[in-house]
Amino acid sequence: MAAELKTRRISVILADDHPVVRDGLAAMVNQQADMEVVAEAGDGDEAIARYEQYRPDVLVLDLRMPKRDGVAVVQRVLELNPKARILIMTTYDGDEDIFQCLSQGAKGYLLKDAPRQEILSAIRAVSEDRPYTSTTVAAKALQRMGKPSLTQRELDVLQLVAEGRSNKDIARRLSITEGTAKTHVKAILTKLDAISRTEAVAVAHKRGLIHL
Amino acid sequence: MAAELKTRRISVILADDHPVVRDGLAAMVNQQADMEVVAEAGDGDEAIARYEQYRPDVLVLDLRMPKRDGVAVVQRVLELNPKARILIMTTYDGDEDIFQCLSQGAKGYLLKDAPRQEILSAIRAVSEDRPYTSTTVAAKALQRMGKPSLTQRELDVLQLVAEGRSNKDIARRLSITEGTAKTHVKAILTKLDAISRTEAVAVAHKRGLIHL
DNA sequence: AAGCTCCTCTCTCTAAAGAGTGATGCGGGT
DNA sequence: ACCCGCATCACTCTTTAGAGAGAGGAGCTT
Repeated sequence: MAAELKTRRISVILADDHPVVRDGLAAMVNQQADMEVVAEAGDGDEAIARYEQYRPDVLVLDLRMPKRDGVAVVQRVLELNPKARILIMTTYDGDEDIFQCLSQGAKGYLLKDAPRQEILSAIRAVSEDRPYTSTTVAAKALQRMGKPSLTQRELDVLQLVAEGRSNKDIARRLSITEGTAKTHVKAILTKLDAISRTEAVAVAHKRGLIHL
Repeated sequence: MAAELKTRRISVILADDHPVVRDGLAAMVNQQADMEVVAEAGDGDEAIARYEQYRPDVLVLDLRMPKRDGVAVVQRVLELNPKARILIMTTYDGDEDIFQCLSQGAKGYLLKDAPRQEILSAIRAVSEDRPYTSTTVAAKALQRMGKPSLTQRELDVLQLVAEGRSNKDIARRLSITEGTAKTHVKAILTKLDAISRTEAVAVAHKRGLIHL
């Protein structure tokens, strides 16, 4: 313990668009002897810039942020440094979000309603390059396994379906025929195991495939 | 300024299901000379219990919480003390949520991405029984004005529509005929100014009429 | 080159949704 | 007593959605 205090502290960057959340995390982290916050970011672009600037041990990242989506930030940061240690911390528990982040190389994923202790131990785990995922989140990630994933085109169509567009309207917007739009919608219904388009939207939202 | 320091501090209760957010708010509030956090709550029931126990000057309340919805908490607390000063602090900016809370008597409403200063001045305003609403939120509240509100039955139907149920299915679940279900759906479409049920769900979600 | 996925388009046919209109009965309020 | 909003049901008619079954071509992998 005393020996550990002499080692360099874990450097942390916090990226979250809510000042309140950053304050809360910063207070928690800086209270610990073995870690410190070296920078904060309020949006995706800033998160990447600060990461480049400080190269911290751990990047704590919210998923839904202005300017650049959390998943995109994960991708970009790992591109800059494949050994980056990223801990996702968000309120979104859709299996798609979780799957995307973890499969792209994030080291940890936990929810904002996690107790303080769990958050701190997650940061420590990730700082040592050990993956950390709470049991409930891990269960969701496993749920996602085996489920068919949608193609990009299907996601495009799904987005429009979620906005309440008709097949004809979707066809017009994507410059395809109504028949093709129907084909995509049909594929979506099959993959999401939904009977109607409205149910498909509900399922997709629950899974985090779309964000209304 | 020096005189103000001698007056009693503003007592605050924080109700939010995220420990991190509570920590952040608590740190911010306790750093101020003129206010202090006297209790915290992690769900709706607890918020009511703590309010009764401490009767604070201000209750800072998150809307989406376990056990009891924020709107229900507002209602109950104002029932216990019609002069209660409640500040809503949430991520949800649907006009229905805003309208519900403010029309029921909440003194303020702001979003979690608000800067620190705005949050603190909102607490001060509310503590003096002055209403505080950020301009963007106020604009939303005005949007809601004039728009027709749905009846309880229509909300029941809307909920099922949002889950992807068919008219026939909805009729079965509510023990009414399919024709009646159609009538309700039609009324919903008219009131929400939507062409299809899927669009109605999108609009309803945006407005905060339903929470998927 | 063969195999693969994905996007595209074209049929038919049935079921469901939505527009339009009207009507009954219940309950609350003036 | 009267009015009015609400929930309930009924009827017709048009449009849209969705099931089913192919099929061609672009692009990528092995």
